[in-house]
Amino acid sequence: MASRKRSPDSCGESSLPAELRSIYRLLLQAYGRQHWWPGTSPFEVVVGAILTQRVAWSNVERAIARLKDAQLMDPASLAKAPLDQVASLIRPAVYYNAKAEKLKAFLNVLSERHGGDLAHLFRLSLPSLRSELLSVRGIGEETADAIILYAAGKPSFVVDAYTRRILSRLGLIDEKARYEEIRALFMENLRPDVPLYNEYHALLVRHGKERCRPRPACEGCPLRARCAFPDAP
DNA sequence: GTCCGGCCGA
DNA sequence: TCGGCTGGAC
Repeated sequence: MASRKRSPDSCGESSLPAELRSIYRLLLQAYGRQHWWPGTSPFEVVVGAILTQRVAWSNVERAIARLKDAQLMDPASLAKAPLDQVASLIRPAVYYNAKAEKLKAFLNVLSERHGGDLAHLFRLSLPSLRSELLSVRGIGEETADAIILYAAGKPSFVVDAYTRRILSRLGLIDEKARYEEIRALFMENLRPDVPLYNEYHALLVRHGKERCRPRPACEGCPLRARCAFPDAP
């Protein structure tokens, strides 16, 4: 398929920063605020970020509720709990054995390098925090950025499959663009603003779930006027 | 049957 | 780049 990527310097086109802000406004207008992250404590956000990998959030909610019921929603308690107990509690979150290992891997780093204190970890600078998180087996780029933004409250833009699909259909990136390229598109064209990054990612998820699906519902789409996709089926 | 707020190792 | 992980909602 031919690339839909627009020429960055084509005439009459608004600048990228203006384009990204405009998309944000349209999404916010269409869907309203999303109130992310739906977790209470920073630790719960970390747990949710790992559990939600490739899984519907409704499943994650069940898993989190089970951890809370078992009084394990804090680093010290969860670190002490046997692996198979954790796995069985988070079963609704799918890939439960793998994810129990991931939680343990994170807790090991937290314990060994930060005295088990999340606030100590989050005191690192954004780049240091990011590489620290990426050093944990089971935490990749998206999960790391979600933790940085929604748990640590630092401005790292979160990119996911929805973001990639929506931006490629809009013609702003190639559909095979790498994670870092997409993240840079936002971070080099928007001010490092935590509430903005928070809401923007949440809105993209909402839009991708509800409308810009694999088979998109373009009729009445709030972004249709600036999208390169509607001329296809 | 499809679709989920990915990541790792081969 | 591709298969494995592997439950629940619609």
